[in-house]
Amino acid sequence: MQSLQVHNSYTRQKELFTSIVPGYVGMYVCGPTVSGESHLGHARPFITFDVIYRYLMHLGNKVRYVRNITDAGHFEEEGREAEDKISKKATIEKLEPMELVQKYTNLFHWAMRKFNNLEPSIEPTATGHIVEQIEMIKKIIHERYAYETNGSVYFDVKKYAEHYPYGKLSGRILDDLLETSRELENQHEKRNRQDFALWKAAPPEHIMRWESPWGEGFPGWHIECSAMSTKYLGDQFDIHGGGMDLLFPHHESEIAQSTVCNHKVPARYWLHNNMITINGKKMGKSYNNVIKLTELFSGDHPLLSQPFSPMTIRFFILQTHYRSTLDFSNEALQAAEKGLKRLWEAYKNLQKLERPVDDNAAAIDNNLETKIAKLLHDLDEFMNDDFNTAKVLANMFEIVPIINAIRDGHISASSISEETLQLMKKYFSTYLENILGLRDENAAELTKLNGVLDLLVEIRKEARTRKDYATSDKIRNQLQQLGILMKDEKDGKMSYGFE
RNA sequence: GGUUCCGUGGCCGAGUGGCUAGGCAGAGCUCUGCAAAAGCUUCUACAGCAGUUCGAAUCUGCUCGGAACCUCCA
Repeated sequence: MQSLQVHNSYTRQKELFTSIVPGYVGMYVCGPTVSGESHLGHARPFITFDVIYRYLMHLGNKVRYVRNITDAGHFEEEGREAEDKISKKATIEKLEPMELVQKYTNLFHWAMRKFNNLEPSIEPTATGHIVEQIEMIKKIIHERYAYETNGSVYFDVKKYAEHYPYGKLSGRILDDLLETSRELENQHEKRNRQDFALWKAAPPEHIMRWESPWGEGFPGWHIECSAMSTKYLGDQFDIHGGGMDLLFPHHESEIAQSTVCNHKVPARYWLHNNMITINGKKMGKSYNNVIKLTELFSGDHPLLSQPFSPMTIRFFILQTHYRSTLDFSNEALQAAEKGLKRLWEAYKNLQKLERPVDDNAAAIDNNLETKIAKLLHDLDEFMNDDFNTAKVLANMFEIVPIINAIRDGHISASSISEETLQLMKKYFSTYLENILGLRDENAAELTKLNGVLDLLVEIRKEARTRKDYATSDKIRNQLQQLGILMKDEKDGKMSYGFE
């Protein structure tokens, strides 16, 4: 089996993935800012890196997955909106900052569970690591890469760039930044306009504030990720992930801070997911085109014709490679919903398939065997090729007709060997459930409902033996109105499914 | 303006030199009390122009169109 290759944003190429300590992987992913409700765009990195987390474990690694909660708000470096976002909204909503943060943290966790994302190993909060951030800032000052002005501390980018490759990750050139940085307020506090804040002095009206060697204030824009990744994953760790829009300045600044403190580039592999777009434009608050997760799940949005389940959205996201933009539309989600349903039903059918007991070796179709084996083994190759879930799903769909044909008797169950059948079952369950993280939705309620439906199936069968089609049709039609499809199978059995 | 990226069939999307991606939608057929599902078949594209090559969606150049980042942003 080929080894895992990942696209490293830091080098802009695919590289063989090897962890610093064999068998152990440290991964840091930029988490949510819990100052508001998550939207579809936010779902992408968390689903993407959940699959990466799952796959790394599937390969036998012990993974420490750290994903932060930004509950202190991010700030503009300085500027027109120089107040803490969270405290600002707290004032508007007349809520305690921590109450607001708690509310949106809970909502975020709720959405993550809906998506069947595994919990990170550690989910540190920014407010819980003020001490670590202050310590880190002190160290940067000690290294003489930061300076204090009026109770605020700034990182000296120009000096850093003289000794380190500033801009390597994001492809920025310092001189260009000098020319294109816009004029901001409080610019006079900084030696150079591209310097960024490590600590900001808090104005009197600022609610969130902490004591520091430089007076009362709050941490700057990027320091929390540097502090927390260092604390839980060490001076250098394996993977750092996040959305492409964080490349600059967030991750670039993170590299600068951590490098000064730890004398190492913090992460060896930088992985970035692309954006979700809507009509070709990035989905984002500033574009006023977001669809919140609660709106997606309820269907309560002008662009949506119906609710979409979390698994549909997960599947929709995984049908595209994580480094490509993904264009949202109601139609595309409907297509994803149907596709997932077809794939999942085939998976359920596969689990029920059995070969006849009389082991007729002569009946085995070698071409079919070879084809299935290749399609299955390629799944590993695709995942190893920078987590190409789109190709994984495509191959699984190629197997769907084979499964259904066997079930319907179009292909004899004897034409595949027991080994191949078991291989199919193993690959499907491993990939769909363990790696891609898909699952039956509402499994608990379904168990009870299934009992009720089994009863109706019995009654309908009896009616049909009496040729009482009025009753049999009534059952089927009424159920259909409730969104439950009852189907008559070839062998006289009945099955049902939910729309 | 600077940097980077993209433009694939009705829609969504893989694919980086030769071989059919896949999903959804559409059409036909089979199965069937009817319906649904399923199976089979079908439609089969690569923004435009020029070039490299035996051969290009894939490499090069130009043109047109779009996007991201440079400001909070997943």
